[in-house]
Amino acid sequence: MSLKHAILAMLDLEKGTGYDIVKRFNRSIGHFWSSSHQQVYKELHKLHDDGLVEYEAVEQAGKPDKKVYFLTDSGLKALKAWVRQPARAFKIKEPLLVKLFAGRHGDKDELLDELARHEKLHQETAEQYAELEAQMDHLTPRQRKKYLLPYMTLRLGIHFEKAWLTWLAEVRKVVKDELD
Amino acid sequence: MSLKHAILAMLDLEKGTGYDIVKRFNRSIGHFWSSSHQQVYKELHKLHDDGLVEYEAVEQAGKPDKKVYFLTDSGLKALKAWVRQPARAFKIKEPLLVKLFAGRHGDKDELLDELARHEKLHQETAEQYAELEAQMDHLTPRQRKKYLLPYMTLRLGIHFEKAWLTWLAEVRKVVKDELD
DNA sequence: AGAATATATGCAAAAAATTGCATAATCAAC
DNA sequence: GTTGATTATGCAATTTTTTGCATATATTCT
Repeated sequence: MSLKHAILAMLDLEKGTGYDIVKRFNRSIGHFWSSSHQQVYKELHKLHDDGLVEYEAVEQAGKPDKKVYFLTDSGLKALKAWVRQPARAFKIKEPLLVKLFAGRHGDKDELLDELARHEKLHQETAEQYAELEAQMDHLTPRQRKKYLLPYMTLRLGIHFEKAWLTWLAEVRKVVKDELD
Repeated sequence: MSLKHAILAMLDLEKGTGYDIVKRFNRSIGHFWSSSHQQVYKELHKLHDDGLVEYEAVEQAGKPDKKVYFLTDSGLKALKAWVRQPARAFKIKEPLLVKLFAGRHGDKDELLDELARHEKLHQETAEQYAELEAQMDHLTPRQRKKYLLPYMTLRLGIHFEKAWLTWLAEVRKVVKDELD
């Protein structure tokens, strides 16, 4: 039940449209949470019904009109209350690892291809994170303070991508050398 | 739509009851996939209806009767077919990071407590993984071959836990020194 | 003695997520 | 000039997950 809080946290940092939120989830520092636009829009409606967010309709020439959402007082209050509760354990759902469990039934070369594919993806993500980290240098002291903790989530992403790449190299070697 | 395949992969390595599967998901090398017993039992019924698994009812004195599930031919076939398809991208859902996003609204000491709590959890997990890794030494060559790829999933778990612990120390320091 | 934990399975309701479909206008590429 | 990507929002159906409840026995802890 945390998409709700993820959205509140995003809007707390920066107001924005549903579209914006999805972008932040998918690219950039939203590497720790993902969601589809359908879900986000649905949740925004619900948050609005509950009075936790409000929006300003902005007409745009050329593009569809948009709703710029922001937190209400009770939204901020709800976010604060949630922050005070202990976070529940995370859950990993990683299909690649499930596949590796059953990997002996696959073709060795196909497995290597798949590993290469993931290696490329994680390399790209790592580069993206490095760029984002570099951008932190251009912030004003005030902004840097605001984004200090969000920046730390980016740091976890960086550590994770490193772990992925180390591991993928390890697996590649093992599959090459020890699997028949 | 991968709980199905996670279960098939588990049963492919070792037949077992629903209870067993949940245990393997929660503790041990099942660190890459988690599920509740309710889900697993439900999915097992479905897999049975679809003819992908079969079971042998085992009466037990003292304990409830159990159903030892195993893969059917078509279950193995389905697993093999799935292994050949590219794995979809994983999704992280990590409430602690969402919380960190909104962390500036919380109390500094409460945040440090929360971090300490997670540090302890990850330390425990890391120790658990180390033990499991040590157990690999006692396998016969044949078993080692069978468990080679599952072992590699354990390796990712080990890399991840290291990343977590490094990061948690980093965050702790930042929160202590730079947050007011 | 009573409480908690482990074994073992399951139903039912509610919430959340996925998948498919739908619209609508720009802009860039081919 | 049409195809595809980007911006922007949403409904509906289905699938998946979570949460709460339920049962039953053995063992271990306090």
